[in-house]
Amino acid sequence: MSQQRHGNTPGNAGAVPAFPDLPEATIARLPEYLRALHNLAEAGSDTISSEGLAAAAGVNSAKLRKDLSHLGSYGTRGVGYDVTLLIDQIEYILGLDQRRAVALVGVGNLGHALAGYDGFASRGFRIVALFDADLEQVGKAINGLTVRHVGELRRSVVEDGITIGVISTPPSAAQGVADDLVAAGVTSILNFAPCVLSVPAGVDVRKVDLAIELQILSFHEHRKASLTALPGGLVGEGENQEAVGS
Amino acid sequence: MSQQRHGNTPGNAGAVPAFPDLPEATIARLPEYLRALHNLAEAGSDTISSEGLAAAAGVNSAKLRKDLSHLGSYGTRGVGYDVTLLIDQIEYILGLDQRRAVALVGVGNLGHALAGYDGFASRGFRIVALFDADLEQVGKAINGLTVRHVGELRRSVVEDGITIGVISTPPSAAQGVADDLVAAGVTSILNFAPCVLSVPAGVDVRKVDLAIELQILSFHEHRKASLTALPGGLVGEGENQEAVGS
DNA sequence: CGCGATTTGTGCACGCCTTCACAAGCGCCT
DNA sequence: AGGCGCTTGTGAAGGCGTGCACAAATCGCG
Repeated sequence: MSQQRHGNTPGNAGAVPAFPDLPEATIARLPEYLRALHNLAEAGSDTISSEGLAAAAGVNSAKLRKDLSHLGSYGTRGVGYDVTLLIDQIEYILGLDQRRAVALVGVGNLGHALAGYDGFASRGFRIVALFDADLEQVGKAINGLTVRHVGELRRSVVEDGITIGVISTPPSAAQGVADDLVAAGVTSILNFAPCVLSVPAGVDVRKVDLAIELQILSFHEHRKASLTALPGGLVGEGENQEAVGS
Repeated sequence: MSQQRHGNTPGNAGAVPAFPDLPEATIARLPEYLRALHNLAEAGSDTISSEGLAAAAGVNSAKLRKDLSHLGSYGTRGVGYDVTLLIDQIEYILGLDQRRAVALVGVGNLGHALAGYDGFASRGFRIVALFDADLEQVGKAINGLTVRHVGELRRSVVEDGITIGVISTPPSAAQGVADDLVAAGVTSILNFAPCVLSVPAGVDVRKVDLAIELQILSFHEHRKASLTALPGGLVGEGENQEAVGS
């Protein structure tokens, strides 16, 4: 975790926007709030109470208020939050107003689907380049983009202004790709390969392992099954839903 | 399957295995340990120290020891952990020795990829049925399975012994599918649709939102960018990688 | 203009998780 | 047999996150 004095830093308030250092848990929930807010805006809502937004995002209202209070005071007591103002604020904090350029490496089964996933474009991201090591794949067009050879990655990162790399290769190739991305200057990586990546300090890696999610569910399933067998076991204690995010 | 009293659990030790209630954080890491252990076993390692396993799984060694200590004492001081014994233990705890049957609903872009993802089969799961509401999709064969209409879901859950449902539909259809799954008796759901599902108590929902992961990375990217603009800003303090999991 | 209804923002306490540091235990070597 | 080095298992401390409960603030209405 980055070390960062933020407190008040007296004189540095220049052109640089004050950047509150939010708790990780809060950051992980902001996108959820954002999605709920977009839905509300589309439905014509002008303002929304913390209670209403919390319900739409599936969290506790006190938690939501505390999260939002970290960004500043964007609500009005007795009224609620201004939907569009809050959307702008969260999008600014998340850096989504820049429509970040994303490179995707590995257009196998999963990568192919990710390349065509429209949930990215609609939420501030543009996949601008596809790469693969397999010459069989190179040259193919996916969703309007031509797959390029992974050797061109370095040039593309600079030319296309790529700031985030997505790895959807087999695990054996993932570390090499990560090294290439880092060498090219990418400092944020989303890794779908089931393996641990080692990267230098200053590079952020988030990992999504689809099988792990199933395994966690399997554990709870196993536990529930063993509880039903217990004498007097109260079945179905209130589990509620867990969202990924560290 | 060696049974193992670990705490004290006085008299209730019947035929039902004592089920330690592990911390959620530990559960979320067990699959990671398991993957590392499989790699080690394949590489021919017989035993592994906590230090070594922790490195392979990308965690702190103290954390790993505490996690494993919750399952019981499966290590030998001065030596380390027996790889195959630990694999068996973790797989038992996670309920992976049952090769759970999984139903996948929604064979669009993402669902198609998930249906063909071999990472599931290799880690204890069998996708045994595919469903879609679109009649255009019904009847098509994907990876050896025929897509069926979502109306047959209920019967299939019973007949095929399905315990986990995966939702990869558009968000507008997700709640309906979740209701169907719950009505059919499924108590564990993995949701890829970007929306909040409401389910009765006793049903576990885990959510994976690919765009959210990118948004979190975007935040850190934004933050890093604003730090480089700071006077005397130490760029690149040690971030390290975060894994998903609640 | 004041009052009540409503909703935000937050101080506080509690519990979970992480991390350190070390005693206890095991195997090997002499 | 005894000692030494190595590794596990765990007590304790600290930090982070959550949720309650309430004071502060705003709007609308009489």
